Amino acid sequence: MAKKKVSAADAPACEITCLHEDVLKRVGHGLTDPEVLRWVAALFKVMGDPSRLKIVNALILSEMCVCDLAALLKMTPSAVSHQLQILRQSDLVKWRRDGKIIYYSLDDEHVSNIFYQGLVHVNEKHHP
Amino acid sequence: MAKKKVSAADAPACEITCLHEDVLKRVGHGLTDPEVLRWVAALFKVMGDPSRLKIVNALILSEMCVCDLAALLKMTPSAVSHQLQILRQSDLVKWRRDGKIIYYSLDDEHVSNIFYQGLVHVNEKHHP
DNA sequence: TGAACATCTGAACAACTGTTCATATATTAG
DNA sequence: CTAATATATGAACAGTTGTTCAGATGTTCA
Repeated sequence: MAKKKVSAADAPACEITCLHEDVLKRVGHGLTDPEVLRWVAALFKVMGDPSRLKIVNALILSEMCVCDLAALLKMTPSAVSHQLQILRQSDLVKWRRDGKIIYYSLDDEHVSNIFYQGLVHVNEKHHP
Repeated sequence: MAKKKVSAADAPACEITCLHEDVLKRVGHGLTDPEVLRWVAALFKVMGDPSRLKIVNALILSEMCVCDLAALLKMTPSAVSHQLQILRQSDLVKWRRDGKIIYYSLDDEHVSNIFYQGLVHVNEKHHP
């Protein structure tokens, strides 16, 4: 996202004349609450980065420490740690400490559900 | 995403000594194909922008033209058109022309499935 | 045809993103 | 305590993103 000038709330629609008023009235009431929608977008955004999705993919299969993930995914431990922080802040992963090692795992099964839904979509789109 | 130096393929894992070899072996074979995973990440990325998700949310309820979407979502028609182009390129929406007006709608029910999965996750996370 | 409208497109810009590097913190072993 | 290891964190940088603006297509109708 980028700018956010004053125009957003008033000007943009003022020249539009091809509206379907009936549709707008009906749909307007069915829209998801804007704040909830921002949360959903944030969730997809987090899962929309290849590195993070690789981490999610790995954690679906087993809990793992940062070093395991780094070795498995060919990333630096620092990069993994940064992405895990984002996954942590979004409540997508949880962790437990065992001595020096911190084990990460998925926070709930919704995450893997969403992952598999995306997988099904892609498989059906990109297969004959 | 950003840089992509030479280090990614060789160096990062060379100093790591805390590996759980058994886990890596087992999980390594269960990982989703990297190319498929990139497609899935791209799908989530497209749905991870608030403006685009608002458009998806609206199109779940009814097909609409650019002007309808612009008025409903308080965006300029140009901004809507740019985002629709991205949704089109990702095969998330389809369109039909009727005279001057182009009507957009969701390309298949996977998109709404994914949307609702995200919604369920957020509702259960952010509710008491 | 030419005016009017709906939509698309390209350039430009600020805001944001993911990685790297260097360094800090935390935990254990000796 | 100190050394060693595992992870976290902050700054910096290049690449990317979404919007706006101006203008280009395409379509209809008089």
